[in-house]
Amino acid sequence: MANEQVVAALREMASLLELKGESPFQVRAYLKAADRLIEVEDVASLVREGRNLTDLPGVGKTLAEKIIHFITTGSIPQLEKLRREVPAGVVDMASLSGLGPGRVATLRRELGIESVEQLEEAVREGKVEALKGFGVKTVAAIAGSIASWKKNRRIRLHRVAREEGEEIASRLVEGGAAQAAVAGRIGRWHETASAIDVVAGVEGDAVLASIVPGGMCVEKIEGGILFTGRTTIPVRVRAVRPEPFGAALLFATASPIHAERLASIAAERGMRLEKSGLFRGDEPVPTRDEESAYRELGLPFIPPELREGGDEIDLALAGRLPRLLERSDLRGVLHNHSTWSDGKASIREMAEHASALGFEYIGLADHSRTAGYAGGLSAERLLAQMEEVEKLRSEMAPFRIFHGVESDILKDGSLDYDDDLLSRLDYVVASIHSRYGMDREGITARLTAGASNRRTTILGHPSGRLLTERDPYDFDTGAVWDAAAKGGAAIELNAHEKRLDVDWREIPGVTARGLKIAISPDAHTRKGLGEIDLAVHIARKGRLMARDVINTMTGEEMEAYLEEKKRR
DNA sequence: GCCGTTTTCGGCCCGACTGTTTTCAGTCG
Ligand SMILES: [Zn+2]
Repeated sequence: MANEQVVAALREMASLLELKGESPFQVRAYLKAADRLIEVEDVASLVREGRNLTDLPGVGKTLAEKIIHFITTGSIPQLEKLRREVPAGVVDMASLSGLGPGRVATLRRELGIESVEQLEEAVREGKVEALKGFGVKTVAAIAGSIASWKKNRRIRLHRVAREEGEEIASRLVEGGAAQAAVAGRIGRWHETASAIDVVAGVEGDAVLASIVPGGMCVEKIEGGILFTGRTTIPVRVRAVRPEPFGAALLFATASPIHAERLASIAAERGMRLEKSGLFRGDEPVPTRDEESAYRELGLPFIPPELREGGDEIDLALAGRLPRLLERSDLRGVLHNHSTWSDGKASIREMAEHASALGFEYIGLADHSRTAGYAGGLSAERLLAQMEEVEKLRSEMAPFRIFHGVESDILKDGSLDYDDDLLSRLDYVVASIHSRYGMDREGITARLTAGASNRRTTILGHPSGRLLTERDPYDFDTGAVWDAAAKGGAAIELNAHEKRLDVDWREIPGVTARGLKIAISPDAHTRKGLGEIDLAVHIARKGRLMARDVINTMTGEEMEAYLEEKKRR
């Protein structure tokens, strides 16, 4: 039993209790316990050792019993009961922006609505607007949320889709395939996907049937099968002969334009590149992997991240492919949280873990004043934190701790502390955390002001998107990058799997202005500090090289860089 | 549901904003 499952169960109970209208304090107790468990190494082993879970702050007699029951039996009776009482459709409704527990309760009580579909119909029929407390604007906002929910429900986060793709690939290999791998958008490291593609190199296609979950209906497609996966998005599995597997995988991972271009290069060389691989006449050209497939086409290996159909093939032909950033280039991480705001680990724990991960430095940027819900720091607390960091610094040298803050960019574009206080910090991450329904002009002005503030070192998660949940703000990206360039701020590539923000499609526009990127985990836990691999792939999609990224600097260089920025 | 204690209940993280209000409830972050 993994910790994540226990945490997920407690959080699910919290949200179901909230939707049932239970006391907010009870709801918070579940969330607090879940938060506490995140930072415990392994709850299951604590239970096995007979340790008392109530020793953990936030876990009392009741929750300890539930946790033990869950770990030993895999379920919690009360959770099962709550799931029956609160239909999944109601949970979906509460996920719509503009709808919270209060309005969902009213909709259920007054109109008997228990799903987004029913809600959509009621909105259309004008029943919702007739309710007390639901005016024209509220209903319009709900309608908008329903539309974006319908769009998002067909999309999965990269990790979710990749996990299922890799599970399928390994089952194919267990079933006798010579090789199998994830292809498609996930294969070329898109941040989300609406389908999962897997290619297998295998004689015959008998193995395909073995990987379909029981009772699932399967559709036959060219060279393979299509079915609905565990994550409820379509899964396409293609079987190709083992010899040309590398070329088939390459073809399936490339964007249509990249694939087409490769196909015409193959044709020029008297070969044929298609879904099933590379052929000369009827004979497959042996390509063990993608690299050998490229070699047969007279090209160097083009990393999957670049296979978008831009000018990557021209660059490859000219021998001018960029030397892309690698995970090992990153020598430190800025923008992390601690228990001083909403982080789950202390400054010391975070710093020690960063050091253990091989980083030379950590940047601490807890939430600011206005983010009260997230334990945002008052000016006094920020100063007190400064002292604590100072003490830890001498202890941990030569490992470096940089003291910053993640300052909200307020509605008027100003930062959350006075200039004097900000000037005493090593650096500032400036970010927006509340939209206030501002329009393009308003949000652009706000971001521009935040980005160009002389104290801003990094513009945090600039688009505000939450993949599969919230669209980015509509803003004039060019104007914002220009503003950042003026003040010498870097742009963040936030590594949170739902953010991956700035969008990689925007990165060329950022680097073209001479701006740097900071790849930040935005970690709230020790484990989170290391969760930046996907962001590195995303950075590579934006063709970032080590020199474009500030946290490839050594600790010494970073110290000088931040000093220099402050003097500007 | 947890915690602490002034020992068994009462307090527990909040401030800004919006829309529908005519004095405030609900949402957001
Ligand atoms: Zn943030």
